[in-house]
Amino acid sequence: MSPKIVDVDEKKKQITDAAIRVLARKGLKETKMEDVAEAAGIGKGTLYEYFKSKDELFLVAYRHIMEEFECQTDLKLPENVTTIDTLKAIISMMTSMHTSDFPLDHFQVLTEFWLEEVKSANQGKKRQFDMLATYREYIDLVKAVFEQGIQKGEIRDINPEHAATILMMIFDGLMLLWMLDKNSFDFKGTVDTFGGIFIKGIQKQG
Amino acid sequence: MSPKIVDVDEKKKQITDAAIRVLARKGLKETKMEDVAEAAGIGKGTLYEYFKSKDELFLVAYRHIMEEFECQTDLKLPENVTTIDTLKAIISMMTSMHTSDFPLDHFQVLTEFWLEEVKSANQGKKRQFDMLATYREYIDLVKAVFEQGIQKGEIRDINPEHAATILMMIFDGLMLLWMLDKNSFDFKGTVDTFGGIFIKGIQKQG
Amino acid sequence: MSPKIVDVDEKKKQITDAAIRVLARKGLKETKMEDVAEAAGIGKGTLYEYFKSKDELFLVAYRHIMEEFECQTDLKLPENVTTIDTLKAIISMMTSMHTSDFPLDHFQVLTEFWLEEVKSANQGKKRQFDMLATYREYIDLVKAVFEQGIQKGEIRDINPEHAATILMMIFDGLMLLWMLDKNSFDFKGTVDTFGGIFIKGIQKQG
Amino acid sequence: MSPKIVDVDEKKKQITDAAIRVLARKGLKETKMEDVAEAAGIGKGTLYEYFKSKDELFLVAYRHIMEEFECQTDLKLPENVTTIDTLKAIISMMTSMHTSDFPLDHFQVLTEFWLEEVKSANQGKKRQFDMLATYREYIDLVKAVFEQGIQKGEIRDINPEHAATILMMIFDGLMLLWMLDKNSFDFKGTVDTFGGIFIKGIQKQG
DNA sequence: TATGAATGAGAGTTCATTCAT
DNA sequence: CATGAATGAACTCTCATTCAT
Repeated sequence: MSPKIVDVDEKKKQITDAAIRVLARKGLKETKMEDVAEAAGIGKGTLYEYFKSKDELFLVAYRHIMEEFECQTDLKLPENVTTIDTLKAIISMMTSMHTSDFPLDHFQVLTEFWLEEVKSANQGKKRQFDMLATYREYIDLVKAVFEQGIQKGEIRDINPEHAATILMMIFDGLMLLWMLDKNSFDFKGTVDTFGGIFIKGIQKQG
Repeated sequence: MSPKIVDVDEKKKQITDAAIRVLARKGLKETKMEDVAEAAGIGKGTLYEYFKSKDELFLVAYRHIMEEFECQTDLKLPENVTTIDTLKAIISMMTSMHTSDFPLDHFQVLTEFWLEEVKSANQGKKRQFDMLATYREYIDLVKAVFEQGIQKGEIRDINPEHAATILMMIFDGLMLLWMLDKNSFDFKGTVDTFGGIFIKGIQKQG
Repeated sequence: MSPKIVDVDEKKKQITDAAIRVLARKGLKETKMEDVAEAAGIGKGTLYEYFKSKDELFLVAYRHIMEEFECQTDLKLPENVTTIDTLKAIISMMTSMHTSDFPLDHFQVLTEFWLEEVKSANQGKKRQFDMLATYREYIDLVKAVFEQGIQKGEIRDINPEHAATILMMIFDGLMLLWMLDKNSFDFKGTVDTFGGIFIKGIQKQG
Repeated sequence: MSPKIVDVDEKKKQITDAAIRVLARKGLKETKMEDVAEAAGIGKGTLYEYFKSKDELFLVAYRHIMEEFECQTDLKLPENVTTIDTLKAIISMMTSMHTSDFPLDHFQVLTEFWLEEVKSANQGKKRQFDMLATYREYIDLVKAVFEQGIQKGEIRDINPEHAATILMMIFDGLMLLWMLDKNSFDFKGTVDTFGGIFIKGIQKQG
């Protein structure tokens, strides 16, 4: 009656993981379904038992990385502390993320997806991934910190939206640079320097 | 030497320009040699008279964009002014670049090349483009400004290398975000806010 | 002999019925083994317990339809009536068949099998279905009617083989046209008109 | 300047002819693009220089056969003759068509296209070929002959639409049977017998 | 020199069939 | 027996590159 029992979700995860591995190594364009199949240790046709198409597989891979990423960055903002301390925590998280278990290769994959999205945006195509929504989420979170800090009079009256954007984007920028030059670029040091400057830059009276 | 050589260079430029136009519209992956030929108003086979391969053509296209970009950003740092003023000039240049004649589409192309480079770096391949060198050049330039400022006692004693890197990368980060969300993202406002915070963050006594 | 054998036949029938249902809906080319399995409410692999291959299953399906069809057309030619009356009975049977319980979809399936056969014939392949034999059977039956009629002097001295063939083929031709244009084609009317002309055409003295 | 000059239409025709040859031999389902390419003596990719897709190629092949067919059947109805003579001419054309230069293989191809159409009709899909229109055209032409004959009192008052349909469909039916049994089926004889019966069947007073 | 017709390796995808459970 | 997960050959179609003209 019951033949081989397969945990479909487990298998999907296996395939997705294999896909991410290949994507990290070969990039979006150069990753062939056959490569993924081989990496997953299965036949080419089997992929299509679990995913309708290359696009679907890659979309799931993207979501998978995002979830993983979001786990890492689960912003548990400390309560009952000063705004400055909260921002310090956020900035130090950047470093910890960079040195954490989150595979750095995955950033590269994420970046490629992102670029694909940028291209779609540019060509007026329907976007596959709602990266903007993800950004907004983070930015809104950080923005609230600034808003409270301003309200409480703990920091200068800067534009909270802009400040939050800057905080997010400096991380992206540095990640990209690091990808290009893993050997000699001092990620942690640069983040620390940034933190010092930024904190000082928003403090009330210096 | 002979007029022919001029012709060849002229033709190469025509083709490169066409390639960039198509690249900006279609992206790296979706740009076919045929598209480029059509855009250049020549035959498909003629491309191969001037460029050995797609890769070579795209490499030249990349270099072409970089030159164009470098013209725009030709950092004519003002002399005999305070470090702070110099930095203000650099930051305001970011906005001007964003609104300048440098076609914004080309940033996208540049970004794609960059990613290609990142991927190459990751795979241990020979890098096609020497982006890192370009970055270094800019960073060294800005770094010198910080070093002088520190030496003169005009700004705090921060790590000049890091500070320069931050300045470069915030621009990249914001450009990327802007590409993703051209409509609602306030590029200039964010840069201005950043400038305010950054300047204050490096000033001697706040 | 053993109850199992009955089970097997029963199951085969179930599968065959399911196959015909799918064939009627999707056509020969578009019917997948998986569709048949699903329609039969069994697993894909189970099909191969009962049929060696897709071809074998379809062959059995064809035979099944033919049997069903033959039941419908079981030419119980009336005895002790005039040849003309017999022919009228045959012609009216065409209409009744068209409006009878014999699922009209099955004609389509039959037609597809037929074409497959024509193709096989053309390629010198071994024919899968013995359609010609079936035709012969019917034609011989009808031919005998004409022969008797001629012998008895009730109808003109026409070629009985040809006349029988015409009678069979007009039905096929009209069925095909009807399939192409179910909405506006008047099957019964056309058959009736044909009957009138044909009967008059073979009568002794008009 | 001008490279190889190719008559696109001529080449298209060559490919279409090759396609029809293969279609006649292998059938709609079994004809692969590679087969067609081989038959045309060109590379697989070249097909796509002239036809966007398999469907398009096959559609053109169909139209090509139809044109060829229509040339053959160009009903030049004789003028100033009796209706009976006209009908005799039509019927004798059936035989001449069958023995004419019109490649009989092409009927098979046509029939397959037709069946595809029937299937499309059945599944409510958009029809690719407008076969019904072609039939209508012929039927209307023949119908007019009957109408005039009835008006002039030369033939019995039968339903002209039905009579025309019968005339067309008997040809189709016999062609199909002939395809199934090229060796022993007497096409011409059967048509002649039909002619005799039909003419007598519609005559005024027999 | 300029061309574009021709190409074929290789991409994504399908599906009849197998076989471990 | 029954199953459906796994498979890979084979399909349609793409496109960088070649080469006869």
